[in-house]
Amino acid sequence: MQKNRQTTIIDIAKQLGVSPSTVSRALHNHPSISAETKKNVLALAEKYSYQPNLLALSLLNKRTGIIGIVVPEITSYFFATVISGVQDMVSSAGYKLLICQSNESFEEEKKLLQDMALLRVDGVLISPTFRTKTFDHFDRLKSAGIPLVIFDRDCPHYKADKVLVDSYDGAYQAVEYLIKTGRHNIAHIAGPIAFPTFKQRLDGYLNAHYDNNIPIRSELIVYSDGFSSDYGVDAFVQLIARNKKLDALFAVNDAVAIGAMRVIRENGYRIPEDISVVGFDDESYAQYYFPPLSTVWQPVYELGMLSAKILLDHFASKELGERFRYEILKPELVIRESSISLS
Amino acid sequence: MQKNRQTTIIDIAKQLGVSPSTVSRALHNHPSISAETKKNVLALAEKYSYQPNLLALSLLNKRTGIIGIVVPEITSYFFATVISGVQDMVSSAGYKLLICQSNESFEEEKKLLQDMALLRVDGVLISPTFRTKTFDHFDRLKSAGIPLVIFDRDCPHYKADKVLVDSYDGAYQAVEYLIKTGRHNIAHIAGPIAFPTFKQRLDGYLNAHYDNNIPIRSELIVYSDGFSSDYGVDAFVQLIARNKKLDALFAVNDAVAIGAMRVIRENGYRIPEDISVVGFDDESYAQYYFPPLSTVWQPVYELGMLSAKILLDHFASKELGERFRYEILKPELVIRESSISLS
DNA sequence: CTGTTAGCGCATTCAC
DNA sequence: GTGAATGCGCTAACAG
Repeated sequence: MQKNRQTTIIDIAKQLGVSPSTVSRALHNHPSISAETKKNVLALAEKYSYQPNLLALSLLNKRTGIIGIVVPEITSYFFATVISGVQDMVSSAGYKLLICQSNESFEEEKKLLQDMALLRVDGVLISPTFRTKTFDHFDRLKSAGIPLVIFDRDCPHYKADKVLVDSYDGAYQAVEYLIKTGRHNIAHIAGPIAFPTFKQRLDGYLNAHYDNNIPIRSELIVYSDGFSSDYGVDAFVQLIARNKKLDALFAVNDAVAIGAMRVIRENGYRIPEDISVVGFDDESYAQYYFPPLSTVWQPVYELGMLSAKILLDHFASKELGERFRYEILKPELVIRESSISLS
Repeated sequence: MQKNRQTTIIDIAKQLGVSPSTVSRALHNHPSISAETKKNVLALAEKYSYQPNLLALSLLNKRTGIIGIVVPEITSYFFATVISGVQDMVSSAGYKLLICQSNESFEEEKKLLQDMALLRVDGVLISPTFRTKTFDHFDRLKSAGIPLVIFDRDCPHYKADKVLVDSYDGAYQAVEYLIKTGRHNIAHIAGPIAFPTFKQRLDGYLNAHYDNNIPIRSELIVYSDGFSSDYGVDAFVQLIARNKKLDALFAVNDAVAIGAMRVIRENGYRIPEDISVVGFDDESYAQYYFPPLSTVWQPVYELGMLSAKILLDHFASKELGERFRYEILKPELVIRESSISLS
């Protein structure tokens, strides 16, 4: 492409026969500047559609005005909505947002954080991959003076600002609801439990049983290696094969739920009469599914806003203090027609 | 946060009592450099985990190694997958990807492109909002020497590199298939037709009728103002109210299709026996819907890869020539159980 | 009111 | 082999 040098402050300085600093001042409404020169400068700037070079500014100011966000994937309603919340918050504060996805790859996550450090972003929001077990790459950011906020996915033994959703509570609500509606043989398709969020959902499932004096039957629990619809299919095929009595399903998320529901139907069970189903996430399609899917809604947009807010607070306070914020948001059970009382 | 100056090339130069240039050379495998000093430099660099400052480099080289992509929204399977394709392509070429969403807002789109220009990204991929009717903001990028590739959404009268999917063909295939299966009263829920892609889908619907000698009944066409599931609900409610004979539905996309299907069912029609339904996009949930949704699959990942490739070619050729690339990818009809032959 | 100087971090001349 | 000088685009401190 042609050497399309953008017009710089120097170009217009030369043309006006003044110094670059004068131009700079004119452009910034500096108090001491003659109306005359200011007018001339602005005119030329307009004419050449002058754009300040952010790189030069960033180099000078040691801040880029960019906030980075790393999510495992952007396809899900969950993360996409978090991003919306973050974007609204940071852009209202004049920051730009650099969105990246790790695809659940630890290596990619490290690389992305590395890139962000090189780019000198002002701060980072991250939802780690579920394979992330070491945190050197987080520490490296911090020691470079770049504040970090972890959201949605907890890193139990790592100290940092965190904004999480209480998955345990959501699962507990869902399962207790199933119990109260007379379902006592509730299957659970768990996600990879190495992953704290999924572990918490499992725990919610277990404790809801315990607290309501319903015996837990381990043969009703399937541990999946993933959490897309395919895994839901496989998991429910396993459940069928076990040939146990079963009148409800609590799936680790909606994607898994719809996969399982296909198998449920293919095996001649009715939803919700024979098997009540509850998912998790309230994906955009959940309410339009047939039958509309009961699920657990999470305050996702708020999650994004709050995470971003905490990061912005860091910039204001200038202190990377030892006190870490730890915020837990509450999810809500949404009852639709995929579940129904037995009575 | 503490003044955490990152270690620079100068710091380690001082400490070794050599000049910055020597350090720079050592770090870059420069031929003429003693093994001794090189070793020392590398050791210190390691010790302080030296990171080159990308901003300084970018300022120097007039290239940032960042490619920007602007999409209307990132929640849909479509754009999320495009992004994956783009990401894989550009990162294999050593570029970083700056992802932004315009939320279908023209103002936001302008602002984002402006930001990218200021940041001096090396190139931009964009799928314009459907409200984008003027292209000054595109031209501004080009005149700043930043190449631009438009994907998925056409801007009919604007000259630029473009990578599109043949929506007309996809729609035509879908509707012709419905006709061949004996459906002659096919409704269409159209998206906002100001939007070329949706207009093309409508045209495909119309011409498939024409070519197969099926009369077009305008009362079977609903023009929606949007293309989320909600609009599908509203649109089909309208169709019902019109009380016309109808044995199939071709929806502008899957989201609209599942909204409509809920209404279809609520009104006592069976899918596919009474009404065959075909969507568009092959969203991740389409195959798990009940009944599994017939739809039009698009080579989305390839779309992303190809768009990115074209942009990368620009960098290689150094010519912002007058010849524009224009690539059209073909979609494929995917038949599932939401549609069936009448016979 | 305006020009000069310096420096952000780095790579690349050109000298030695 | 290595150092000194230069400049990418810009702003701020210091002189007038």
